[in-house]
Amino acid sequence: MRETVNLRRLSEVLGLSQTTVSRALNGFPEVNEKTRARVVEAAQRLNYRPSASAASLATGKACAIGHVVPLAEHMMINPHFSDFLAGAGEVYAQFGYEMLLRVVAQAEEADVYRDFASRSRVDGVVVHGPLTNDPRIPLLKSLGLPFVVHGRSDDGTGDYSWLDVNNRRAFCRATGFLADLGHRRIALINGLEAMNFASRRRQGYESVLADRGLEQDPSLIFSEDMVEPYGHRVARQLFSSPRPPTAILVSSVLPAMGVVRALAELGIRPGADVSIIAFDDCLSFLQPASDGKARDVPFLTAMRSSIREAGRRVAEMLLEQIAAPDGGRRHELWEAELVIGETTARCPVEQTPLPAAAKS
Amino acid sequence: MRETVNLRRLSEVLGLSQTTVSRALNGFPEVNEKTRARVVEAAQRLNYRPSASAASLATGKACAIGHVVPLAEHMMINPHFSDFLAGAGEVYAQFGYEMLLRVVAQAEEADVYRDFASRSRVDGVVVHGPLTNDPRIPLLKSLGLPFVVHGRSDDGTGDYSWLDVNNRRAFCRATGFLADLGHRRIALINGLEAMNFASRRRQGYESVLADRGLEQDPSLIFSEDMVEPYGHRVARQLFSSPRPPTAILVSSVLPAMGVVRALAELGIRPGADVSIIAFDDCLSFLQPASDGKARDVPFLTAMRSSIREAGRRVAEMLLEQIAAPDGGRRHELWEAELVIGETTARCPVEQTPLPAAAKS
DNA sequence: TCTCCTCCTCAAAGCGCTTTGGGAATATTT
DNA sequence: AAATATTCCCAAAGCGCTTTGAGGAGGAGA
Repeated sequence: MRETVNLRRLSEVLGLSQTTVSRALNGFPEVNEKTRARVVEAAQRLNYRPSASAASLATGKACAIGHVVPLAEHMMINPHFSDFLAGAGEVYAQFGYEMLLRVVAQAEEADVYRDFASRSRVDGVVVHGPLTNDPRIPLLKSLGLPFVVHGRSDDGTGDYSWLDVNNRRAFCRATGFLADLGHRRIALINGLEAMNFASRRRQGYESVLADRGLEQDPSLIFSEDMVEPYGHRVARQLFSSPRPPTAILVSSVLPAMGVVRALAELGIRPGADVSIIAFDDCLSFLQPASDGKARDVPFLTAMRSSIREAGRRVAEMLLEQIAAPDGGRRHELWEAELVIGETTARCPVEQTPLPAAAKS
Repeated sequence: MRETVNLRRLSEVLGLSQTTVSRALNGFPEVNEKTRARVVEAAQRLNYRPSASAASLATGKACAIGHVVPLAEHMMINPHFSDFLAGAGEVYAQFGYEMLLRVVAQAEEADVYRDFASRSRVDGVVVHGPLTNDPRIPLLKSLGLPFVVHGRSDDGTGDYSWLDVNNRRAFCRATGFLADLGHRRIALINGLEAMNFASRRRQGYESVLADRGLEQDPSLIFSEDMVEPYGHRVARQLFSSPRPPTAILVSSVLPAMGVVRALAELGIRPGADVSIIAFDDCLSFLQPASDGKARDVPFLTAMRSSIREAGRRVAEMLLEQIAAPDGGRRHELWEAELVIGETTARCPVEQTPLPAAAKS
């Protein structure tokens, strides 16, 4: 319980003014290197560290970034979050920034931003899970609070910084890949389509179906929060219907696990009887330990893009923007890898004249 | 981009002194109710909110709680975290506290606490994943930083506040339940046993085996980070061995999902061919949507205790302790529910004279 | 009318830091 | 040796809030 030593005390001990001590510690050129060394040594010895609130009061910088964790419907907390935060957090730690989290119901999110801005709690925020035409963007602009969007709220031409995965392209490629394998009935287990990324994914899927003249069956499309039981329920429903799909696109590995579980219950073999491709955010708790051994073939065929890496990069972009407010907007569009695993194969019933195929 | 209005400006507008305005807003009794109403109205209208750093500089309270997110081996971020944080975050939001997250390698955790303390960044911290004889506890005591431990670092007699689940009892009950069903070879897929909770779980498991005179086979016990691929790998290993277990205890639903996936691959039916009980922290992304419909029988038989609820309660305990530093230590030991699902059944090979059974 | 109480309000002193605008040494040039 | 440039350091003024220690109005009692 040693008492905390402040700048005044430290400068008294050293026989220097507070100015000089402050400058010495903050690397200003006006101070003799010898003096600086002496100051640094004493600071270390006495365990002096500037008070966070005093420093930010004086500088006007909070040295903190705000993240609002929106509780989705049913108060669910999105599991993809923790990995994004882990990535962003690494960057903040590296640059001496603090990460500040608010867990609130979606409706209160605007209040939080107003609070952040007027109390100057943070120097910037990250916008998660943007909707199409998300109201948070004009709000943050009007508050003058720097921000970077993880995802996009429109076609990307709006005046704000963002980092996004090319979701449309990823789902185009995956759908095309399944079609190439002979699949004609492909289901889409999507996220909530109010989310911009989910509607992009659907566009990609539908555009390929249209291009190839494949039947578009609305009963094969689902849109909900991406959790495990969702995939389970939908898969059971699909495979108890008269015309089940031969392939499934899933918006996240979590519902994909539910799908796999349902198939196991029904005695349907993934890969052999039905093909599955999921979007894989590289959630850390699903990563096989990579202890030097060569990686074997992954279980799930997946479109893959690390959400944690995205967190890192978004944080960097935000810090850059805070450092250079007039540096213009930043945009990054990442392509997802298509990684072939064991859950995709040629359509086994390709030759069977299905009712849909009979038409052509 | 309206400019931020501060106390001086507000008091000028009102024609009052800063003191009166501050007192009016902070609910002091010395100010006329009429005046207070006028002040509150103006504050609202001008969108005045006290600067966070100025307030905490003046009061000495940071109004923030620190959480250190330790990156486990392989930089994995523990997925049980987000739910705990969601719970804690709700309480902080309610009491006007900020949640402050630091993502660092395990080795740097002590530095973070020192930083928190000497820069008075936070008023208290939550200690996650305590080891047996965890060095963080004496450190935090010596720093004079209030804290609550989620879990225990010893038998609970140490001088610190904690909230824990009765892990020993839970695993006793689960093991006993399996034994009652006739299982004789029960595997334990545990978490890292440096973690206090994991060693407690093992104790519970082993004590029941001993009490019932069941064989204790070290090759049935595993201890690693609780991720999905871990369960998958171990299950494959177990069921390719000459004497596989007939039941498995799993420390978390994540490896349990891996186990289920492996069994599906091997054509072994959970519940019918092998029984599984997992510890279920009620992770939100695995919860079936409870939209009014009656819940059906859960898939996994599980020891259940909501980690999110624990987050809420730990946060409350910490805030209480900060408010009344001399209020003594708080301890809570929660019992987990044992919820019967579809993955447990009578041991199918109970009567078969296994080599082990032959001895008796 | 004068005094004494309440009740309400205020000026000013910090909280611990950064930063401005010099000023006293010391070194360099004329 | 005087004048100028350089180097190093300092006093003091905020940053925006809370809080202490008084003081001014207004009403009650004498």
